[in-house]
Amino acid sequence: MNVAAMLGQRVSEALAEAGAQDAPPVVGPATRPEFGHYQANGVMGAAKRLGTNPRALAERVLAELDLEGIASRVEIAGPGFINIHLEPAFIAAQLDTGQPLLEPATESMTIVVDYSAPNLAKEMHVGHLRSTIIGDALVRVFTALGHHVIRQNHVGDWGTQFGMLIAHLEEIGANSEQLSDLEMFYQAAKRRFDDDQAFAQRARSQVVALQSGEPDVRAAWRRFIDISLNHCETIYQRLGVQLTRADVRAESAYNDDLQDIVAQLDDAGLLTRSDGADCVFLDQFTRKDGTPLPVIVRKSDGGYLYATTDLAAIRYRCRTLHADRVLYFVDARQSLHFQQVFAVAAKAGFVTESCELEHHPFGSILGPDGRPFRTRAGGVVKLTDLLDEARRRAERLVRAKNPDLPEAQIDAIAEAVGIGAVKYADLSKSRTTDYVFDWDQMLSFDGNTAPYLQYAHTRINSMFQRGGLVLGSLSGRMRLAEPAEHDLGALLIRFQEVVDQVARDAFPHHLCGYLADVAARFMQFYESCPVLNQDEPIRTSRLLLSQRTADVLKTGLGLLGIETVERM
RNA sequence: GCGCCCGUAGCUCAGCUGGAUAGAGCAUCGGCCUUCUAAGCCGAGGGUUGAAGGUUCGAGUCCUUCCGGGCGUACCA
Repeated sequence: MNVAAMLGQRVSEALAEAGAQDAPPVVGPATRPEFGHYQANGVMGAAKRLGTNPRALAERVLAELDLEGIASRVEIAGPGFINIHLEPAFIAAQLDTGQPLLEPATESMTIVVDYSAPNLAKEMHVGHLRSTIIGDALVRVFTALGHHVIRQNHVGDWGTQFGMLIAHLEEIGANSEQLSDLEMFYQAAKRRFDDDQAFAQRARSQVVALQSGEPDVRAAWRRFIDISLNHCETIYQRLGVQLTRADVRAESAYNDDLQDIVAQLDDAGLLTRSDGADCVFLDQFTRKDGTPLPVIVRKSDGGYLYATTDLAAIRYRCRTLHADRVLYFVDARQSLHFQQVFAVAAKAGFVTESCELEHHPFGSILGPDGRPFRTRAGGVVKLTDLLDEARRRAERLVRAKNPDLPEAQIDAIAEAVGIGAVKYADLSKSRTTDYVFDWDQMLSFDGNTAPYLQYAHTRINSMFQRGGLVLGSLSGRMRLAEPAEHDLGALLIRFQEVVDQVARDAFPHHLCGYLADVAARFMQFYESCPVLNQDEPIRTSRLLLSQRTADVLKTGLGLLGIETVERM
């Protein structure tokens, strides 16, 4: 149950009874323990609008507020805060094994998530990490809340780079071995393109041949796409990302729509010819001096641009897929592009009334020097190499910390810990800003890191094993007696509320922060409340609390696409 | 020039539609292993929230100006 939402509903009704209709209750977790578990801050805002005394209004709200069986104490504090202390039995009841961790959303929506979208001309590199990981986490969150999720991997499979690749392939007659390192092949082709005018010319004519459907050129192009997609799939599997070929809807899939998109823009009277290019000028995108800012949808040479493709994709997602929400997890540098494209799409009627288009931008990954993250040689960091290194470092740490681990398990543990650390490091930072990629921090096993959370889970797991019990097999209701038990329980009931919030604002770092709190709160409980050597009913009650904690940690990490392990 | 994002402890980062005494981790210092994994726990110090104004019962959060940084800004994606 979303306890905050439930309390918000009650307070909202009480506010209405007290004369403040439609006043937001502003219920959230209490900022300090002595203020209870939740606090409602909406009274003060409502009183301001009504021009009444906030404490007097709070009194009236309190008189209308019935939290029988939920709260043990509700009080007014300060200028008009309402502090809610939950009944321990109510908290325990929420944690009963019969209570689901997550309830589905009240209305199921069709949600399109656009993420990863690598350029198929090259290998996946560190620049694709954030979109892929964050997008996938949101996919998992939406799915868990019962929404109909449609993944869209809008891969770049069209354009000038492919002419370059094809020309180079033709020139050297490369075998499949040379193609296995697509990055090297791309770099070689790029050098030829930059250094040799005749080659560049051939590359351009290959683009034309590709676009006109020349069979040989098409075949070569398909070969690149195939190799590249295989490579992507390998990465996705290692990352534990739920993208498959079925989710690929490439740029080229919209090729046949582009002409029609431009025609519709023309019909809508939005098209202007400027310097030979077809543009849409919108009033909201002008410079200060009044010069309008164009969205170019067709170049002066007749070629289309990614804005055109994005418009076609919007129409497809709204009109054909019937999306209620479309979320784009794309680099912050494209913010202006999306503002413009969304505005044009709305004006042209590509967007249905009920469809919400959302660009969720993120910052860049920086190296220790604060510059964009590169290899020491200055090249792009390939994801394959990055994940290998994560695994290596994790293995070294795991071996050092726990030499008793069976050799057979080390591989799987190192992979789960290493990959988990990389993903968590990304997901736990506020999405919108740049962040510094730091191996030591993400694998430090301390603080807000994946290993810390995974370790908390293994502690619970090994407690059950030592007690001869299977995690997840216990059922019943617990009693929260000690402060550490109570504090942990009160935090565990917030799981739904946090997941709902992530679904709303697409900031997975809120879930990370919450799970880190849960792990820390559990560690405190673990230190101060012995479990296995206790008499009944305390023993079972504490086991139930631990089991519920494990459930929240495992499910929560699962929503982030991070594995848990039995031992580490 | 204009637009968007950012500036919080020595470092890396939180701070949820404006709320009560701005929080974690690292690093530093001091405690805790005959007891479920010490990869842990407890405690201490550390802040003019870039600067100055403004809005109000209340501002890290909203508005204005300035300083500093990043990124965009007509035919690449």
